[in-house]
Amino acid sequence: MPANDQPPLWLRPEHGTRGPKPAHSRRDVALAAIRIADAEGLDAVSMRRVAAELGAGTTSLYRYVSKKDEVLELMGDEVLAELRDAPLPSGWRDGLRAIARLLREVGLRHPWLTTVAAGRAIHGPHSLRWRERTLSVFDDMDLGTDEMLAALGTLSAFVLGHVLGELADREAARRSGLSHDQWMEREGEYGPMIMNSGEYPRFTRVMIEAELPHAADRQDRGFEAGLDRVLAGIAAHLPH
Amino acid sequence: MPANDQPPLWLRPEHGTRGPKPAHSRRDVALAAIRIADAEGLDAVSMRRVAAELGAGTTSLYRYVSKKDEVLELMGDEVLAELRDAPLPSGWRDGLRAIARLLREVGLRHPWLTTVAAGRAIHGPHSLRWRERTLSVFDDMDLGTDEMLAALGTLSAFVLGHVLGELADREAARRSGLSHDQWMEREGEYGPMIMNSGEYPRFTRVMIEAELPHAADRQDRGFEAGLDRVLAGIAAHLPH
DNA sequence: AGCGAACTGGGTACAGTGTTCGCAATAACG
DNA sequence: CGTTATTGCGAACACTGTACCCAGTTCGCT
Repeated sequence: MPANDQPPLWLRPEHGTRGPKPAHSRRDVALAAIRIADAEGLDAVSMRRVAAELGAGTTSLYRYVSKKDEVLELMGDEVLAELRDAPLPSGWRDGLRAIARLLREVGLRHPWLTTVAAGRAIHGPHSLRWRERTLSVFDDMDLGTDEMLAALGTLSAFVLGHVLGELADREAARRSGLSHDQWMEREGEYGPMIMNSGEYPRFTRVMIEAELPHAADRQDRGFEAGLDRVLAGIAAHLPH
Repeated sequence: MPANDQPPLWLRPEHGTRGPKPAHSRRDVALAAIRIADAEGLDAVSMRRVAAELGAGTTSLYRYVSKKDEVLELMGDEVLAELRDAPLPSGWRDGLRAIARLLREVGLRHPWLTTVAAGRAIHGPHSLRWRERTLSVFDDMDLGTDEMLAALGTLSAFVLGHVLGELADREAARRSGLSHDQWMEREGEYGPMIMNSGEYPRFTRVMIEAELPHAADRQDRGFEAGLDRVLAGIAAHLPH
């Protein structure tokens, strides 16, 4: 159990007042890393790579950040800046619906975000501002704080889980280096095995009858269907 | 875009008929990897480490598996064997509730599982059997397949997301090498900053008033609260 | 004005990673 | 009894995160 003698990232001043001015900023680091992750996936984000993208020496990065983990934290916070000006409709129901859709969009735009956000609680300024904004949808409701948390917690768990499911396809294909079509073909090879084995009658019926899995917009429709259910469930538990 | 000339894992016969019998099985590999991941986290699962745990030479593993990714796939499937004999109550509502709780338990017992399951669709025998069983909760209902998928999809998205949230604490502490208490203390340092800045009034109110976040069983209660809402939402969309 | 402390940039080095290649030993098939 | 498929495994390669060091820069204080 080593003694971590560094103060947490967001409480550390970005740089001292004494020496030479740093050539870059935390934000620069975050943006460089995000550029790489968006284009080539989270695995491509290495200290050497980020430093190169930044035009700096590899170990100079450790002037801005104490571990690679903190680079990911910077990324996770910075990306929420995209939601800074997104308008939230008034009324809890429309507000929550908008929040869910916005979160999903960000998650799909930056496929590495769910992975990064899943493992850590981010306390950067953009994250805090976003959380403040999500709470504002209950402003005119005189609700207990625990009920707000339950509603928001349920909603974001659903969104996070759904986005992760959506990305499974896409990212699995990318990781394996195959095109999406090639990958779909590989996956399809399992079909006959499942149906011919005779051990999975219900699953087989679903594979034959179900319509949604074959639709091009299946993910959108699946998300909206789930969102409707979650919102209905939240409504059912709200004191009215 | 390299040509992946191997057939997919579960369609490949476990071993040929010609040469010497293999010293281990796929299952052995999975169990060894699971042992390591449970004890030291997913990062500790390296090919060398798994081979050592198995008492085999490092590169011998590639006789059982074509990439490390397939080791993770074996792990993800094997762990579902734990649910093989878990009883599911009849009736869709109790059935789904039991499914959610079982999935959560497995996810918390094996903290690496969500990470593994998030990035890939697993088609191993245990996964298929489990999916077949989840579908069986609708057996006496005469429901359309698309509605079953919507219900199950919403439910598992919620469970996956919630478990990931639960693990964020625990795993972040473990990754940083701190004890949970030490880590909580570090996280707590952010509190004053948030409250004193004055920029997050709603968030501050929640930190002061909310009761649930301080409770020892907050995760259990949060999960059950979310589960109630999701089930209520599913009920609201079921043709009755 | 001058000096020391604080600070930044970055090279070197180390232990560890996934995976390819080649080769010797083994067991079933024709 | 070959022939051939199959297994175990060591060596090697191109990567990774990061601890340690030192030179150069700039501020604050006397």
